[in-house]
Amino acid sequence: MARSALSRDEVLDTAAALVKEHGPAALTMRRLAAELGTAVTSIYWHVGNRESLLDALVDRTVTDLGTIRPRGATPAERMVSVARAMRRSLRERPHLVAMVHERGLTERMFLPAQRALVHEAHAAGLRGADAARAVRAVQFQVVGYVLVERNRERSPAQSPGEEELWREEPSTGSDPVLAEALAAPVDTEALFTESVRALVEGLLAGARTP
Amino acid sequence: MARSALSRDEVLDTAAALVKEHGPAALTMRRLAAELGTAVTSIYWHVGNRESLLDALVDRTVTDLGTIRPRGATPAERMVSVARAMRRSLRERPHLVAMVHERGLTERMFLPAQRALVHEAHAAGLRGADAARAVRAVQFQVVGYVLVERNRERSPAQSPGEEELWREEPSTGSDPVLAEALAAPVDTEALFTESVRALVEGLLAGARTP
DNA sequence: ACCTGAACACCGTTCAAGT
DNA sequence: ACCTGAACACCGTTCAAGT
Repeated sequence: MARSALSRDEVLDTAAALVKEHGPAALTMRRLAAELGTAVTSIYWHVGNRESLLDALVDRTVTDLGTIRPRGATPAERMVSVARAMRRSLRERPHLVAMVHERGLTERMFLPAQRALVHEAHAAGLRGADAARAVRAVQFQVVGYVLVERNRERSPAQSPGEEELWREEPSTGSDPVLAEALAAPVDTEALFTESVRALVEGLLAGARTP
Repeated sequence: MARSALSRDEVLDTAAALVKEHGPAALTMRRLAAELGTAVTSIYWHVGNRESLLDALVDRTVTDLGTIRPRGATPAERMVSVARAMRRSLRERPHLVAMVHERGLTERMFLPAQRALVHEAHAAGLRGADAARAVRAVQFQVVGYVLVERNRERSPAQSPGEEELWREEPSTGSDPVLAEALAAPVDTEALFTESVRALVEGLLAGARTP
């Protein structure tokens, strides 16, 4: 009757799968036990309690996001590629990343990317405090962007939506093109790339004209 | 024995106070009932269930943040002042704003600020799609920033911290000033103002040299 | 119209007892 | 060393019954 030996890794794997598929709320100790075919209390022996189980999942995610391969011919291109890779990785694991955010470990998760950015900032000729400011500006930009995007995507269908709100906005009566533009949905992918490119160029411009 | 008539507003007030003081996790139906001096089930008559109670609290917060007074002599200054006011309002009600975020209503909450930004963009001479891009860029910047800041602040004391990590980072061996700058804590207040100012100037520059 | 207690189906966690 | 069921103290919610 007894199933084969339970291991900490098996617990973590099953828990991660549960979170990836159904979100963190679906990860109850009882459901996890059912999925594993063990008693609820066995889980406690392997991972302590629910809180440290979540900690372990978050740790895994943080290490998973540690692989960064900058691409491109110039330092600027490579910095943009790092930013885009960071954004992509984050968006692939929404639930797990949300848990990383909740635990305030976003910074830690970005350390490898930060290192890559330092390397490219140096290659572009930035030094000292200027290089530090550039690295942090890009990091804040990316993290902030992803958080905003997640936010927007989780937003339920709203009534009235942005569209209706801006269609009959009196303050834009003299500028129908503006009203139209604000009523249209945001292309966040394009806006992200544009913003990062502009930011990086702005930051690197300092290196050429000190 | 029976207390004076319970009202929906009283329920919301007490719930809001509970969230402001002890965070959303402290808002259980039983604790709220105890605070109000009623039976748990009475609350259900007034607000439906816990979910719609939270919805109502979030609605309140969204309207509370609707007051925006731009200050400054130039459109650029006034746009920066709007951004700073948005940030301040958000940071004054961390728990309630977090609930707004969770419900994906951040955009809605920013509509009044968006209107103010549209006004100033117009005053600065921006029109049509350029104005829309400027408004959205500022909005994304502010929201993203506040989210990142909250994230950083909730982060528990980490070991090793950023400081230790960058002190002995080999990649910065040739640039001790950079290592020093990255090891130092970020002055997010200053970085915010600098970033917004630079962004706004960059966006308005387009109006003068089309 | 408003309030109530009892009951239901869930939680996470502890613990003494098994092997 | 590992697993178990029973029990505890919590949840949110429903509902029939009161006034």
